[in-house]
Amino acid sequence: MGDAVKVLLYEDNRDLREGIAFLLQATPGLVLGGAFPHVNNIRTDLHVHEPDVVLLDINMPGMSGLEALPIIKSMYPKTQVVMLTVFDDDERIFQAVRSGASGYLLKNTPPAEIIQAVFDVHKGGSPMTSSVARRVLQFFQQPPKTHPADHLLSAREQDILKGLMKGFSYKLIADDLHISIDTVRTHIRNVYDKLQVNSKTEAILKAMKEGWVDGEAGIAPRDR
Amino acid sequence: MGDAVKVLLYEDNRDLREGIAFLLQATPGLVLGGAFPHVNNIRTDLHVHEPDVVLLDINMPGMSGLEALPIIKSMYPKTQVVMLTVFDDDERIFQAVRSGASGYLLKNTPPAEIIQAVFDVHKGGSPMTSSVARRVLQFFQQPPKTHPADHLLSAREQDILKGLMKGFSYKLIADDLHISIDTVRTHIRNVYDKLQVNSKTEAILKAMKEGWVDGEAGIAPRDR
DNA sequence: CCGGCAATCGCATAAAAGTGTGACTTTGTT
DNA sequence: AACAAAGTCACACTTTTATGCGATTGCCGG
Repeated sequence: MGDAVKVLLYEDNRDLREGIAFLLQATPGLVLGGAFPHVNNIRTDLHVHEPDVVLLDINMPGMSGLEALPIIKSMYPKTQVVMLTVFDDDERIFQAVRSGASGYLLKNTPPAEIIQAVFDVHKGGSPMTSSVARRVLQFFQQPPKTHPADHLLSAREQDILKGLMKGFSYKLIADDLHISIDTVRTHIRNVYDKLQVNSKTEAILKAMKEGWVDGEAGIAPRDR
Repeated sequence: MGDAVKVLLYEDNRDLREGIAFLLQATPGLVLGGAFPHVNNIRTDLHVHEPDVVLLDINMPGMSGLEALPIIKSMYPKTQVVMLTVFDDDERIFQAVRSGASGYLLKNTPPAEIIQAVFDVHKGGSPMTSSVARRVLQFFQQPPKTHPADHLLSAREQDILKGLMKGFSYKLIADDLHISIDTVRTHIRNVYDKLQVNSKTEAILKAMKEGWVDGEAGIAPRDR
């Protein structure tokens, strides 16, 4: 990783492609493996060039960049992909991010910054147009906590609810809190009443929806 | 919001503070309300200056920037806050983001970019140092690992599970899918088996954790 | 001092969920 | 043709949940 950064560019617009290609080519420290108008031969391209960084447009004839992305990341997980597109809607941004994109630039990004982005991404950064970054941040910003539940449920009732949300049975909750199972029943009865539900499941779903989640707020938890 | 952008700067390091303050001051379109070495009078400062943008260091004597942030956002939700710090650990980044920070720059950011960030954030962007952005992206990037659940559960089993996740009772699910309640039992039995759980709640929690979440689930009343 | 509320516990009963076992049909694969 | 997997349905039986109707004990504010 001390050598030149090998780059592939996918962009269907000819002018833009050639413009960026020229810049990449002319930049010391970068090697342009190829600049293609479509991503249909992505597997071959990857095998031939084994790029460090891929600049990937989303809207291209044939296979889209979003479809190609998972292929790239599954074949060469270490290859860094920067989306380079005109779309800044949540749907596409998140699909790209989830699929492993490391950068997301809008096409109005100045050429110099695109070049910079290639270096950035190659050394472990994630260059993003600031408007895109905003979308991403908003996604797990704790929404203006409108905790209607905050003073709706008493402290003890919240304890019980948390128990439910951990998948505990009445017995386990009773055990955990050192109270009788009948007490647990009573509390749950009251919780259901206040929450306007009538089953464990509904209570849990509502509790989560209502921002009650005692884990990371509003973020889709993932593991492995 | 047609005029100059009012900025407050909090930074305990004198040289840095004065350096940035000078730049902010000298930039057309920006008005520096004040540059403070600590955030202890944050409430007063806000009332006096009503800034559009706050540049906020994290490590300061007295109250930290992370403590001040929620105060700022609760008093003036529309005020944009850019963290300006040396810390790039996950913990601090996420605390800041959750609390409503709109930008996050490391202190090695070139002064010109800091200035640019102020404009960026004011017009709705989220300027971030690319290494910070990477941390954020990684957080909800689905690891290349193929979902084990993907082909673990059959199509029908997934239907049933989705039913559970919507808070449906067996009867409702049966109804919904036009099958008998015993069939639902059978499927659920198999789902529990494959998911290694033994209750509705656990199944739902696991399903959500495992990345299955089909988003908003309408909480439907029960049929009793 | 009283009334209300949170928290505790008990008993009883009906409804729902969980489990064991077995079976028939369709569809697709070997 | 034989087989496996998926989907369908049926009983029967145990556990958990959900709910109705009490009751007792503190504690707080008027």
